[in-house]
Amino acid sequence: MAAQGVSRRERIRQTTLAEIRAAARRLLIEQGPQAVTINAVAREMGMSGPALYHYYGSHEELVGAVTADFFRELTQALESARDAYPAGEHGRRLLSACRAMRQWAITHPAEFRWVFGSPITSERRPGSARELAGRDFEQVFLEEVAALWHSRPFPVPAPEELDPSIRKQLAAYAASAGLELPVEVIHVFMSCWIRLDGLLCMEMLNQLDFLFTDMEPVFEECLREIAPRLGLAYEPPPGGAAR
Amino acid sequence: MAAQGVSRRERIRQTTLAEIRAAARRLLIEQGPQAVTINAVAREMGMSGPALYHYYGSHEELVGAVTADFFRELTQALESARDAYPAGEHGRRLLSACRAMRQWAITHPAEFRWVFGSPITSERRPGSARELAGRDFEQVFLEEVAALWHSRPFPVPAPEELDPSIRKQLAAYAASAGLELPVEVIHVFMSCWIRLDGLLCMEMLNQLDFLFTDMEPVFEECLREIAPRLGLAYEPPPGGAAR
DNA sequence: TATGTTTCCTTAATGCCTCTAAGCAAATTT
DNA sequence: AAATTTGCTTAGAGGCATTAAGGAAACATA
Repeated sequence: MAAQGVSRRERIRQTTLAEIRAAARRLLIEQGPQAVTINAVAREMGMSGPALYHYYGSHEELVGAVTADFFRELTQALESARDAYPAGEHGRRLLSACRAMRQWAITHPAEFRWVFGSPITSERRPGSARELAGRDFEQVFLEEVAALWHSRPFPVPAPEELDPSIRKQLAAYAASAGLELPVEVIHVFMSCWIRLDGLLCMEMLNQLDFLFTDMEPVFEECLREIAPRLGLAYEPPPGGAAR
Repeated sequence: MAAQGVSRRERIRQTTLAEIRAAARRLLIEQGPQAVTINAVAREMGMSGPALYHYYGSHEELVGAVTADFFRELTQALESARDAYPAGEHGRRLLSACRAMRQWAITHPAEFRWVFGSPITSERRPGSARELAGRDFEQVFLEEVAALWHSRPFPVPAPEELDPSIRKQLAAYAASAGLELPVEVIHVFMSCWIRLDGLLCMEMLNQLDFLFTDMEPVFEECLREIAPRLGLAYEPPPGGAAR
């Protein structure tokens, strides 16, 4: 037995697994998603196609593993951006994470589309790496909004104002996620999240190409609209206009 | 020569073309997008694979033609819903068209995803059937908003309030589309459109499954938020709650 | 150290896919 | 009636996912 109970073989195997995902990513970036085939990845690795099945049981499994990688990377980018501000400044931390999300989308367009642009539910079944990584990702924003609200409650609608069905669904979510947050707070979060992520989805699907060539100010405008709903003062991005 | 200068052959050909697209659609609905292959469609038609190349030059061309079909169908659904109200009632016409869009999405989920869920720009080059059909589609909403504004101007932001970059881009769009509308009006339209379509995009990409099982009230809430921005009174859908 | 097992990889093969090529037969035009 | 166009066929190249069978090296153990 080697140190830490991890055998030499296992270490080599993990390295190979990572190398495979890296090759898949390279193909994705250089030649698009349809180029990420078992055969092409194996070729990239200098091995035969079927050899890859010793590492990932199917094409779909490889795709899922790569997706989980991207999710983790994105989540880490969000967390770094958030942690660039001290723990108490929830507003700044939140805005920073939002901007980091778009920044990651822009600097990794192929990966972003890969992660968010597939309605395919198959690889997203409960328990999969993809599903877990996805939860972590949502968590970042939700946690910060919760912290923000606890530290300085922003105005929320009265429970009676909410649509009963929406209230019920949000309550069910809060219960299943073990959240202590009032439903109205989740509602505000949900509303803001839909605005932000909806915009990014449209940008990613090229739905707004007919209107815009530069989406950066549109995104900032979205933040400017969201901020007051969370009781925040909008602040322009640190580096001036864009990046 | 037959009547109307359309030969018998040409008529048969058009029929076959339509039948091919119908077979493709059937496959899409019953077995998903990946089942829409040249070979499968040909099989469905009772002919050999290569025979289909006499009708559509490539898989991509067939996909584009099917997409254009869907776009036209959706556009027609929007127009019917709009025209269910008299020409003067722009507000009701607009809301009706919005609801029709979601209704079509719900009743034709596979087709909706097919149309909106592909970031692939290749088939969307200028002049393609898909590109033209896409413009018609956007036009429905834009036209109605324009008519609404002309008949009863809603409040718009002052030009100075708009981000200079956004203003410039919207002005460029207005010029290229030959619109007589002030940039501020286009800005309001754009803002509403992003809300509406962004929400539908997220729903389509299953991005909100973790929060909602029934998106209908969420959509209505979105309409309730949009309506006042266009100077409209929100009215619940005619049939009561949903559908 | 010798033996057995596990692991990694190979080639072969099946059956799908897109798409090109060559050719036959019927419909249409001249 | 002859020539052309059109609609289809089969054959085939090359790619894909995946399974099966087997060889060789690394490892564990007696």
